[in-house]
Amino acid sequence: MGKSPGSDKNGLKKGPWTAEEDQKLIDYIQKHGHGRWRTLPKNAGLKRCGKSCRLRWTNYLRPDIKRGKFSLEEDDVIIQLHSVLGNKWSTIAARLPGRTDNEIKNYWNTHIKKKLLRMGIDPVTHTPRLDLLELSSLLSSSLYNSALNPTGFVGNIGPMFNPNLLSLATAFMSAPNKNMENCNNPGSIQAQNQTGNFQCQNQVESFQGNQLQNPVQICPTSSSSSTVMTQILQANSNHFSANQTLPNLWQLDDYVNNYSKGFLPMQNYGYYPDSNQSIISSSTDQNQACLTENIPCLNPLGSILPTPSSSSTPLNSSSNTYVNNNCTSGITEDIERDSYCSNMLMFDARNVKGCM
DNA sequence: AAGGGTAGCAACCGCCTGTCA
DNA sequence: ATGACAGGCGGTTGCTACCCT
Repeated sequence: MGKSPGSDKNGLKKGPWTAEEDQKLIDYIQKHGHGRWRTLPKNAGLKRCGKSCRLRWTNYLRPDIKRGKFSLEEDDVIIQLHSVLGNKWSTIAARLPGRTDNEIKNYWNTHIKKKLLRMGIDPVTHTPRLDLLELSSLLSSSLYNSALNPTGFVGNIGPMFNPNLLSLATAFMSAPNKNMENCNNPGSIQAQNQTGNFQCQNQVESFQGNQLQNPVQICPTSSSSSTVMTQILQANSNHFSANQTLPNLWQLDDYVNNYSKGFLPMQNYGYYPDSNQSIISSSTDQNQACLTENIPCLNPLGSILPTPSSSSTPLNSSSNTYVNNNCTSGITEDIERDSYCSNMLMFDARNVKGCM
């Protein structure tokens, strides 16, 4: 792994460490301590530069290194510390015993960054992505003005921020190729333009595409993202209008303020659990059962992040439990970690009339 | 089964900062 | 005050393993 094997101009070896080199380094440091790293390799009989020895020791050989997957709690700590400290990996590592800065940096780049992007959050600023906000705003205004929904959203609402739009937009804009995965994931929706059938795979009974004004191709194989988004929103607007229910849209200012204070209402991603405002709860009992049985936990960070008391969404409502119950129902950690995107699609699938 | 694509991560690179003479 | 050196840090590279077609 790592760099290709070889030697530099001084005859010092580069590339992956061998077990023999590791043992030499361990033996030397256990006997003498590392002392000056520059002189260590010579004293230890290693043809490595001191810097390489230091990195090998601190990132891999140190006895207190904690191996294995990061826990959800560690995820939370990393995200919160990163929101305050930025890319100060060593400072963040100091708060996570046994984890190295390099390990945290790699984990951030390969896991958490993607997770935040999928959630529509800029991993650098920890605020909603501006490009997606623009799209969300554009699409929202289009939705409000839709002839299909003349009364549902207009009025004194003002510019709103719907995290579901943002999430969905993220799914299409930030990682378009990934969406093919989502289409194949359990819980995702799969539209088939050719047949007109529109299915919510595994999660709910299938329903016919003719219940939509426009059959939708969720998987963006050929149509543009914005077209897909518009169609999804139109599908949603049909539902909202039919139920005369104002969706619990999320005020951007509240979001930014809460998030900047560490109050990220993660529980809102993908679901509106409040019975008075919920899209989900306006469905039939039968479909409630469907949701109860099939919705994976969407709140892997909620265990640490506090619930915003001032949120426009009453997160502590009793109807919230059907989501949380599933957090402990045998779903693997990996699925919890990585299910954001598919869950976001699930949300929209359920919003569509006939899927409920 | 094979080939291509991608994710994960160990290791390197180069810059920055602190220390000391 | 300043220059050299050591160590620290964040970003990047590239190999391996795994997944998908």
